[in-house]
Amino acid sequence: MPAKRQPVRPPAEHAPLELERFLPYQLSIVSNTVSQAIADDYQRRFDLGVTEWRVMAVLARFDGLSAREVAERTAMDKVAVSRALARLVEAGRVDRATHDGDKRRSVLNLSEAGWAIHDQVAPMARARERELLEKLDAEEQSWLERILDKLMPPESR
Amino acid sequence: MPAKRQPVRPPAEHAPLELERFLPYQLSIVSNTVSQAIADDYQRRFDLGVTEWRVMAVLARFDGLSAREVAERTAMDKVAVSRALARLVEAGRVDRATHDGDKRRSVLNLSEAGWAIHDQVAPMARARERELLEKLDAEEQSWLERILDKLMPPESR
DNA sequence: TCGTTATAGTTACATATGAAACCATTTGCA
DNA sequence: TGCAAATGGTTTCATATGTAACTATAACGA
Repeated sequence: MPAKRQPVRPPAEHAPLELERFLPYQLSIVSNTVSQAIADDYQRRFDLGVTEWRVMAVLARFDGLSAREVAERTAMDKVAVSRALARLVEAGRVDRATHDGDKRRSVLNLSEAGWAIHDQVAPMARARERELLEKLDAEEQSWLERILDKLMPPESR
Repeated sequence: MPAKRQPVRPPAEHAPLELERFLPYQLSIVSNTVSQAIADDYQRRFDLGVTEWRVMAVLARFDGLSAREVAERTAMDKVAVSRALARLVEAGRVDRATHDGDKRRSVLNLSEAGWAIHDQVAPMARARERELLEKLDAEEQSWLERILDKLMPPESR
């Protein structure tokens, strides 16, 4: 019989996680804080949810997307998009037509009213982003840009 | 393969937001992707939610906290903490006593069973963090650390 | 010491979210 | 063709989450 070793592993020294230095946790805090700050700006004022705003933002850039394409570009799932669109169309902020030659697809565009909202919200969002970036110096800003670019899952780029 | 759609609006007119280069959006995507990946590891296996895991993580570091103190250290609100604790106590993963001299406060600790779970989950979480960091070189890693530290709201540090 | 105010924690309600089932249409291919 | 499989989108249902109201206890001040 081979030399008996002692139950070598002293019960894994509980090594607790230090949340405040744990990257995923930090990301989550920073992200939620920032998103909430922005949302507070328009949520109440325009009765517009975060998901709805995201949908509007992509429709501002791309004409005639289908719901699936919106989902891709917002990294939201199709159910969330479907619901956001239902509200946006209902509120007259998005026009929805049916695709010629494929009756399953919708063809989406911001309406006049949608553009009017967009043109108010977009600058507010940008202003908040600027506030966030002001906490960093120029060098840190450019590193952050580079780093996030690397960390973004490819399908969201 | 359909041709990629190009932006069609003259930015001068409506200045649409480019989500994929919008910092708060990027943060949200990266954060959700990472958190989800970690949660997938333990969620099903231990029937443990993200909020519950966070509570366990702080109780692993600090003995006898009150619910309010847990809330502070997890950046969760007290309702979320209350609910997480209800499940954890019910599952026998956390022991809850009443504070001597202040009957409003609870005194919380991980139970044996709680520690057993903690000791399995913590290494998994760390491994995922490592995977994330591996996408960055050493220099980027240290910048990220520095940057997040600056962006964290002070009360979460 | 009493009454007001503050604090710890839970409960209730309304809304948000995700997974899976579902319907309609289109595609692939025997 | 005709029919199974795939796709776009919506609905359903079960949970999760946030806000406000509520209970119990403690602290404060006249």
